[in-house]
Amino acid sequence: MASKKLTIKEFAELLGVSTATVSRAFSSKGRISEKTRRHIIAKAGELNYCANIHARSLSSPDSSLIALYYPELNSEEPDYFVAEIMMGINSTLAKHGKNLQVNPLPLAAPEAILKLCKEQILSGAVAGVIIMYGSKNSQELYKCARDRAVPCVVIGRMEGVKYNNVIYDMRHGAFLAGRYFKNTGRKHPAYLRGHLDRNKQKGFQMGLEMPAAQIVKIGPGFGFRDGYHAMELIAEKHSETDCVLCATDSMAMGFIKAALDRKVRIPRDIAVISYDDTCAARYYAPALSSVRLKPFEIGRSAAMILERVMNGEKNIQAEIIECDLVVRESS
Amino acid sequence: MASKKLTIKEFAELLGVSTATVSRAFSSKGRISEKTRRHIIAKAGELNYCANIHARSLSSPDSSLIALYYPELNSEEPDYFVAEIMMGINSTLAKHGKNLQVNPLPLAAPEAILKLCKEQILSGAVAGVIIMYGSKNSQELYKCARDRAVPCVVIGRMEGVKYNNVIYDMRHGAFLAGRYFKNTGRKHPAYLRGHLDRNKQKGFQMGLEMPAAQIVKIGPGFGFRDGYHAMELIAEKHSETDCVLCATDSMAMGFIKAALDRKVRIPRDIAVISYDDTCAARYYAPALSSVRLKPFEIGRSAAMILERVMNGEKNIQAEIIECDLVVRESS
DNA sequence: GCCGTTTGCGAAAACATTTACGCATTTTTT
DNA sequence: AAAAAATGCGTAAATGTTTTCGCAAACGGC
Repeated sequence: MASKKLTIKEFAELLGVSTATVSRAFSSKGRISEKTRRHIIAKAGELNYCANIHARSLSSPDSSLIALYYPELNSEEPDYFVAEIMMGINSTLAKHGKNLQVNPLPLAAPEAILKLCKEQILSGAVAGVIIMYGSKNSQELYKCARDRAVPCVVIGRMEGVKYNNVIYDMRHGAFLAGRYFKNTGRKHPAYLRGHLDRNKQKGFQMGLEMPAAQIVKIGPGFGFRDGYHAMELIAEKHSETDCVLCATDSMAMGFIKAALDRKVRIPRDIAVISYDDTCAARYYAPALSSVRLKPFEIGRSAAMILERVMNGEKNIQAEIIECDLVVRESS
Repeated sequence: MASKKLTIKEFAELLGVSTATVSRAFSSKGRISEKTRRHIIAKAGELNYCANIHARSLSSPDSSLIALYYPELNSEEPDYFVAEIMMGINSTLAKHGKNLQVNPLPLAAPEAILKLCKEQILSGAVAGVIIMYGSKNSQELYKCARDRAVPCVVIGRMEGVKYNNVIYDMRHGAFLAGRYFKNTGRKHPAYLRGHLDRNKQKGFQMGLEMPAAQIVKIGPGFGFRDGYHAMELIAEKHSETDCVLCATDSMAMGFIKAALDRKVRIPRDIAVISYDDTCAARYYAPALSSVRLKPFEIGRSAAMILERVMNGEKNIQAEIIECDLVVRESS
């Protein structure tokens, strides 16, 4: 029984009231008797009336759509870190009746894609945005939102962003990893870097107390496959390597898999520490030692800050997610 | 320089043309000289003019927002299967300039949540929907979309849905797993079921050629943790078990992890086969034998079918994703 | 040059809501 | 019991586009 879509006018006429009354019945502002409200709501359920959202948001532009822009590091393998952040975001947004739109942003996104993203913001399609820092692109989007006063929170360190953001100290995490390797007597470190690696690398080096030149660096790349290949590279060209820091859990899994395939023992021959500590990390075999970034938390914090921004709060202090090192079986 | 938002009227006045002309410049229909079009586009870039999307979609309701509703099996651990499906969907939608909104649907979703989802569809907030079958709820949403003639495609087998869907033969996959276990001489099977298990269970049993009663069944639950606990249960109460079929890769990882923690050897003592074959499966150690469902493909197919439905095609034949068994190290 | 067609563009009518305003009616206050 | 305030609801304006219609002007074929 495909009932045709009713307009408010038709629906109001059917009930013998005015459109204003119908509108009031749903908006819960304006003066209306409890009795008529109930009657209208009931009839609406019965006749399947539902206000046209486009008209509604035209006349009172309070949308509930939140956009997430995240760097797409790899278009073939899913990014577990992002997946968990999304869950954190969504679980919070859902409580406030808001919806999440997800927008991958390739690292080297064509101009056209970036333009579409900007239009989303400029056209008022989204009521708020969450931007995961990933490249210049994300920075442009941030400016775009800022200029149009669209509520916006940033995940990760972005130049010039001081408020309404959640950050984590990648560098410190890397430092902890480096120090751990040093304290456990490792001498030949390798670093499977992602692409935004300055801070991590620096921290790693500081922890190791070793000149940068002595660290084997391999990259870029973030996925399982990249990790797998990296191991092959190391086996061929840097066989003295005895510990590695990986930019993501996925890389570490790929790396370890390749190592095991070659009968390299983990952690005896090579100790591995990764970043992210996604759920998969602790169920991997061997369980991954990982710099714990708490992605779910990050997502939740971001969503909560956004909520506050949308409620008019200004200059909300950065939420700092501290990241410690969880030592498991891989190191 | 937070430029204020221009309306089409203000913008048109600034340029000394009518609103109709401005509109035509962007819509690329209607008669307009190439010269003025270019001029207007240029000025728009300069002044940062962008049409208000709400007004636009009110007068010509062709939105580009697609909603995905998927069962949320676990609100703490991410679902890799869904994550990969999303990637498949998004990679296709992006090519058509469409955006994806993601809506987790808890298995036992409160009425309120379901109502919000329905409103999305009824109010015209989304131009199309993709529904992953998961529970009665998903079925209700399907009806809702159908009644309002909102383009809709279903992933998975849903009662009464014959067209515009993509399906995979879970049962056959389970059959293959069962047969494999039988052929490799396993005698004491266990089945870590998800929640929609009838078909899988039947197939498994057929493959094993064994009465249902002889199969140890544990469930429900889908995540790492569930898999881990299941192993503990088996160790305590069903120690004769020598092969298990898991409803998801995550479960299998949790299961294997628990097994290794107890010095149970995989696959020698217990052979494990899982479902999904997400990226993680082949990088796990031991690499997971898995019923290959090709989640990325599923997502892509669904998006492509939706695209066709939105272009007016009717009764598109179901896309069948065949699912074979990939044998790796865990069995 | 003249008539018929095409082209470019402006005026104004949709599109479906929300909400400010105003007018009865009811309730409260004094 | 009269005045004041509050309540319930309808009328109409406003929201910012797209698009139909119509009117000039330009163009083409003789």
